[in-house]
Amino acid sequence: MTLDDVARAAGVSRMTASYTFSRPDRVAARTREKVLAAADRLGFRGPDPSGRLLRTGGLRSLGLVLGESLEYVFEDPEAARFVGGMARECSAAGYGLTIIPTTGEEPDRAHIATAAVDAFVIWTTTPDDPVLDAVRETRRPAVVHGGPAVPGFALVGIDDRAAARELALAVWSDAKAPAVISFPVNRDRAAGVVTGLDPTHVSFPVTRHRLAGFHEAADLLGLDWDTIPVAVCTHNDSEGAADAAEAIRAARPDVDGLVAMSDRQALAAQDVLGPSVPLGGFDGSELARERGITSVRQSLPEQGAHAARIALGIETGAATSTERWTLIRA
Amino acid sequence: MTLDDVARAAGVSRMTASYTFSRPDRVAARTREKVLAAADRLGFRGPDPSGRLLRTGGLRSLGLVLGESLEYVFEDPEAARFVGGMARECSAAGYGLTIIPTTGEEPDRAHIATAAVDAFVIWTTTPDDPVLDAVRETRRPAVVHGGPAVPGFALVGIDDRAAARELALAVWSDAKAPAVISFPVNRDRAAGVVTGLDPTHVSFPVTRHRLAGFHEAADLLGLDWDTIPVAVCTHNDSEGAADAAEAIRAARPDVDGLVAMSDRQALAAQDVLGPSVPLGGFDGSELARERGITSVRQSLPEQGAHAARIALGIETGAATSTERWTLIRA
DNA sequence: CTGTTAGCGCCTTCAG
DNA sequence: CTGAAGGCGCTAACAG
Repeated sequence: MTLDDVARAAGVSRMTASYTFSRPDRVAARTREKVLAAADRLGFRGPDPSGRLLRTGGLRSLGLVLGESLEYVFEDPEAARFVGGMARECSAAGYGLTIIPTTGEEPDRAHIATAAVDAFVIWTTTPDDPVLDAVRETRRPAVVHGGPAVPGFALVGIDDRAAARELALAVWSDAKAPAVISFPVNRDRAAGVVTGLDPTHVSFPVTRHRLAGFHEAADLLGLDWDTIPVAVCTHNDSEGAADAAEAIRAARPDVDGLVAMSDRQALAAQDVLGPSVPLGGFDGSELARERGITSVRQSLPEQGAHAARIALGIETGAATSTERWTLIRA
Repeated sequence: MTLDDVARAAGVSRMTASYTFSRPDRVAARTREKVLAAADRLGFRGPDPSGRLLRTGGLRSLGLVLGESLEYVFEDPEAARFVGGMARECSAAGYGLTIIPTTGEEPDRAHIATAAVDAFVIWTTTPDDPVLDAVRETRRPAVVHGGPAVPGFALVGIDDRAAARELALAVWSDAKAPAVISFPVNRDRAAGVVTGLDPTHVSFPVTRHRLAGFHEAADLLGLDWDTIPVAVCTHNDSEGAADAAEAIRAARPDVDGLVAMSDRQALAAQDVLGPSVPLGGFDGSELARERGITSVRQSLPEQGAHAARIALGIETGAATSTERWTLIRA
């Protein structure tokens, strides 16, 4: 079912059929109708985009690789806003934004290899994620958001370690019983409370850097990191954070300073622990500010737009995190 | 810069160069290295996907058309969850999900016409949106979410009119001074309070159906629709809804029953009007339930997945809204 | 206004 | 293990 078939059935040349679809004004009305009638009769669905793509050159689309957590990315409003920032920039440049299908299974490699995109943006993942190799093998430009830092790929994101350190310094300034609510520390996404967690063993880079920052703050404040309970959640959602806050309270009823990894988590923890416990989060949401939660403000839409611009070649990227952040004090 | 150039530079045939990238094990290690070295030297970025696409057939990607509101879709968590549902289904089928660049300007038509996708899903828009024509002209399958109903396109969404009617019947059951907070009524997105709004003149289908449902409820309850203030917002966000609630209070200080078009709006209105005013919203969020807000529960992720399945041809679609919804009473 | 020619870059098939 | 031939479906450029 090609343009050739339609042309033959309509008794015109292939080019006339082609123009009927791509430049209708270049074809006489009568001829056009003949062609369209033939197309209808044959059930022709219009010119095949891949033929056109090859001929005209250029895919004009950016690929977004979401790794195994695809199903959760769109549940996290901040992540969705990152995608929105990318989409806006892509549209402005006339590019599409293609979300590459990934499921954590083997076919992921093939999907990345055959993706019809000019460049990739990779959402925060672990250094051992096979999609990183798959993207590298395409030899196309790639930008990683959050981490890990990969040689040859640009990196977009804030300095999470410094931000986390400043956050914890502010929230824990008077604390005797500090605590942490954390994103998952590895791809198993197991939940639970631990102490003495070594940040260097955490596989998600953003989480690793934030924990390292918290650790630094503890050292600077003379607090013993090894006694600070870290409640690990499976995902960035309110339910998990509420459970984590309960667990923290069980482990440390006198908790008087809690840093979390998102405002969502901090807000959920406040519902459990009450408004008197100093809290810290990430993302600088309005709601957190209203509720007296200290927060690291960053703009995910801006970061998404920046990642897209680098991937599109509009801007050149760096190998280190350079986005702006500010601490919004309660 | 093609495979041919690389092959020539490496002193091998084009196919050997091709296999070096697509099936490395089919090529002797020495030869492979020669080819890769040549590729590096020439700055070859790997096989061009469009050539492969044409040869192997099939784009395996679904197009999502977001119309002029692209920049806001990802700010609306429910909309983002719809996209997440689509993405999940696409991944399961090994399809990509391509967000088509749209800006509300003329090039939109061209982008849709040349999009490298097998089918389209269109996010709620107005019947006069030119993207609908552009999609029809591609002669590829299309599914519309929310509305408008378009001949030849499948429609996914709930029966908004019935849902809105039941919502207003519940919220307004004892009301003497009812009010409405609405999404924008046309593409100008002007804000303000109006009375006697004729739903049939509202261009966004979802909003039109919901207003019609509210109107019906008023009639059934013996309330005079023409005296009910409708505060129109520019977007589905908390700030606009808070302003709308202020405006409602100014127009109708004794307001004792307010239906909104999302839980976000209802929650923001509650912050303004206090917890004693019966409120209604849409989406069935946990937070709304906790705060005693009646809500129409629907699953946007499920609807996104359903739209994707229809577009992918896994399921056949209907021309009318058939998704489930339930009223969650305060 | 319509037809002809000549590939776009790649991979499948079949020989060597 | 490597090479040669052919064509996927389409459109730019040039004739007529």
